[in-house]
Amino acid sequence: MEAEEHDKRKCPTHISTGECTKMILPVKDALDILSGKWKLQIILSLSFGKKRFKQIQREIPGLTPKMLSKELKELEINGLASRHVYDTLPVSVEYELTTYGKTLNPLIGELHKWGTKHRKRIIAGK
Amino acid sequence: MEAEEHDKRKCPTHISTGECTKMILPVKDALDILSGKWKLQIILSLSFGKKRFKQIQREIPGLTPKMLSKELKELEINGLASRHVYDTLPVSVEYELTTYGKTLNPLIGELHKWGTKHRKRIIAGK
DNA sequence: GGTACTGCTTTCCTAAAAGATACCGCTATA
DNA sequence: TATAGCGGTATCTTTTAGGAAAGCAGTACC
Repeated sequence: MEAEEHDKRKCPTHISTGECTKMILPVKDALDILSGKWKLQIILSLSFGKKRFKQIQREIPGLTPKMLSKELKELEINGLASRHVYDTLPVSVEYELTTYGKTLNPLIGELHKWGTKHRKRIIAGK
Repeated sequence: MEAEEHDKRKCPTHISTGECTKMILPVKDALDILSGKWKLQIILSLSFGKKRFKQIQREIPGLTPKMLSKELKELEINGLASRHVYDTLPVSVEYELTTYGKTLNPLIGELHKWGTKHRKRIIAGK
């Protein structure tokens, strides 16, 4: 009963190799920033609101502090997340998505949706 | 002037670590299948219609036959793409997305959209 | 005084991803 | 006969990602 979603992208027969490559380039750019095992998981976690270091680590099973710290730095460099230090003692640090980082919301929304269906499929025995 | 997109996911303050982890798991599952430098690019290419091996390779800059062949096998194993051999001489082979593979369309649509905006931002000088 | 929590960094190491290059059988084309 | 295209495979090397374990300064808890 699912209606085939109407796709605004061009039809295969009308698209040349060169044009197709042009479509692929932005995807490559996105992947460059989002690749790796952890980045999207971290972004998802932050999409629920600001979080502290250990809190993120606790939420993502298997994530080591080294990886988390590395990934957070990269997210900061790319303008997707920001880091705030509060001078409590000992210091507390919070991370949150920037406005730009939040523009990833529809993307991770889809990722989560697809992942959920996929998970069901796997569990159902593939 | 952009309206903040209404997000159906739960609000940060109502969500516990355990619940957040639950949200992350399906994302992890999806990433397991879609990870790597090439897979999503290949899927995008195939989302425009069936393609032959060399054609895909030509469309994706930097993609070596070894990588392409490896990734296509994985896509096949995971039920996202299918391979069809025609007994022309020499044989011609076509790849296409399965029905299941096509369910990734909204996801790569978002990826492409975001990538396009991101690319502009980069080119604009960040 | 011992343990634990926070927010990391450092070092060391392995496994996996990816790239370079060459090659194969087959055919069509020049 | 040589060259180019097709659909890959095989081998080798480099690069990167990622994990394990320890440590550290500071506080707070018992």
